[in-house]
Amino acid sequence: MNLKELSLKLGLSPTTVSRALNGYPEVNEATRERVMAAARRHNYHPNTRAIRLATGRAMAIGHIVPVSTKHEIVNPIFADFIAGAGETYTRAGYDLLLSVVSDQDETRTYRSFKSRGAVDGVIVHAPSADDPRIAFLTEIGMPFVVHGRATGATAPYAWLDVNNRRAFRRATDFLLDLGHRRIALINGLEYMDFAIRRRSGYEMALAERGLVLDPGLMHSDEMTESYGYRSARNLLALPDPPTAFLVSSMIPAIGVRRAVEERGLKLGRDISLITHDDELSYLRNGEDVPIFTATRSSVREAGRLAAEMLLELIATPDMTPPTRLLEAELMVGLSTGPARTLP
Amino acid sequence: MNLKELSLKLGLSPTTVSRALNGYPEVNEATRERVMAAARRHNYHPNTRAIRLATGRAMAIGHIVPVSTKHEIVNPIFADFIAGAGETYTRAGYDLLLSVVSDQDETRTYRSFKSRGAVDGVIVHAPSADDPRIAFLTEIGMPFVVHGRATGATAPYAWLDVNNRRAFRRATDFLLDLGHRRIALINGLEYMDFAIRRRSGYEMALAERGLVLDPGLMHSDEMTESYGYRSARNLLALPDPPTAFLVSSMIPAIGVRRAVEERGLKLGRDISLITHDDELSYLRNGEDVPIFTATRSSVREAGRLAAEMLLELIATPDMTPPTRLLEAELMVGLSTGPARTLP
DNA sequence: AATCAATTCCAAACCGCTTTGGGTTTCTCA
DNA sequence: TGAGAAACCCAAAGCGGTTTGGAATTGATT
Repeated sequence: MNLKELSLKLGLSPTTVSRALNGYPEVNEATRERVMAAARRHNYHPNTRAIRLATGRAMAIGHIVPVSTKHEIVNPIFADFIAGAGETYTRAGYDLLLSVVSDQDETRTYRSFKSRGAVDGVIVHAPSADDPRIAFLTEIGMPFVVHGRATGATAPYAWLDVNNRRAFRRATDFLLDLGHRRIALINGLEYMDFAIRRRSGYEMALAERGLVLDPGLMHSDEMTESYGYRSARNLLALPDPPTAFLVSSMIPAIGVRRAVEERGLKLGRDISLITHDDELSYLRNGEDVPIFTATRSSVREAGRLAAEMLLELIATPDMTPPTRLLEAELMVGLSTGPARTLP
Repeated sequence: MNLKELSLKLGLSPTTVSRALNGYPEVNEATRERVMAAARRHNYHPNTRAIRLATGRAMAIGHIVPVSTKHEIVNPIFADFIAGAGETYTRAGYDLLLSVVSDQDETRTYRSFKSRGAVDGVIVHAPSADDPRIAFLTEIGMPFVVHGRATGATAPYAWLDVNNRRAFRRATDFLLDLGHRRIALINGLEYMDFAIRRRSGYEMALAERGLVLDPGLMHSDEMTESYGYRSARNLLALPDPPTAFLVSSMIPAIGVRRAVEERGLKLGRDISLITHDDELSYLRNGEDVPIFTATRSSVREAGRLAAEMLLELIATPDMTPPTRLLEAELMVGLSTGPARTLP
């Protein structure tokens, strides 16, 4: 059932039927009703391909999942972020186009999105400092919203981020208040912008109390469980081990816990741990009382909001790029306590 | 730059240019070269929307991420499965359309995919027993491959699955051989087909040794960390607690470990645990020696293979539906040992 | 040299919708 | 009653490709 057939059945022109269905004013309300009813009855849905060609809009948003050829990691954060964004798209009648490409092909994919007219905009994931994608997308005129920020960008651009620096500064302060002085930082890859900001928050808090940084306590890598475990095991084996850990995600935090318990120590009593918690749906931080003390910010909600910002930007191309900074809550759980010197 | 402009520049008709680029034989090789070179030089990419309308093919595959309104869980397996499938699509020039819909809207989404002509085929995730989607998709003539199987389907359909029954039977046998008699099963939701098969494997192994099932040892729920923790904590508090756990995924297994250690027990010594391991990229089961003894099967590889099957099915519509059964390896790790009676 | 086949290219139709630019009716008001 | 405005509807021209059905040219064959 297509437009022509439907209009034939109704004894109207395709023009009128199209207008009736799309809510244009130049059609009689009675006629509109009749058309609507017929469309429903015959289960008519306009062909997406034709709409897209005719309007020049793709009615789709692109997300690129970069798969690093080095470590082959699929960021577990994506699933929830995309679920959030997807809810927004579905509501607005947009499709979500997911492209899995090796990281060095990313700009090629953006270019192809553009020249093929496959999407109306994109979300940029996991920005690094001075991320080249921002200038590139601006240049080719592709609307975008960055999930995170990219220190070093000159021109304004649209972004949505968590206040990572403040969150980690507060978390560090909290540990310092508990008497901890040797605090390890188990961070993400430090070319990532979020990791840079978190480290900066950590450093600021220490500096404020006149403490010197110990580079030996600062680790940085892809945020897997194994990484958390390995880091913590090595750190706990030091002659002067840390009494607290500040961790960038629940997943390495679980690895840290494994190392701590393997050593016969107990979190919250012998060792303190604060992690960032993205509220991943399958990895809730406990049910009533949080397992880990955590800086908390829902990545799913971030996805919803970023998608809304992008759709708005597409609808109003020459608006000033919207930005939004979310604050993370500091939730006290069972993994922190006063500093104790280890036996 | 579009086809008409390019053909004008070349002094050829759009027909010839199109044919040259698409490898049709009725064009001079010299001309083809010339066209190819010009296309590259002017960075010409045919407009996807126009191709889709003209050919009637969507050049896209749909994946539906059902978000249960009850528990709001995003299956963490998706991320890796989709990454695998996405690799195949990218290589074949297909797009991946992701739709996030609440579970009761799923068939509506399939219908809309069909009538809008948005995709050429779909992957069906997480089938339940007698999954209605299979009959439905067959009826509307939408090519599909099921990731998993649906006991109870009558007509043949395309699927790719892990031999869950055999895997869990072997795992149970392994525990029995170690002397365990009270083995808890921490399963996924039991309307899911994979969970039914795993349970069946577990039951078969017990029955074979003449052991009676204890329903009190069998839990079933959405596979989150909290669920694993809660189940294990309750089970370990029983007067006659299990000495071993058989778990459906790494994520609840981590919860089980938390409960075990909280009780001051040690995995592999006091309590044995075998989990299924999907080889999630961010949650590797240890680096050299597996943390958990596990039945292992890469879900990412499954994604790659399922996508290949689907593309094949789309290219050859009246082939008999392909099927593929993957065997899981049983990897011995540090979480299993001979049965010990607890103090 | 005439004939037939193969090669090479093109004009025009088509995919299914939106949108422009009128053309009729009907209504309003002097 | 006639003019102008408003309301309602339509034919036709896109959107940017692919594909059909020739036409013109070249080559091979007798």
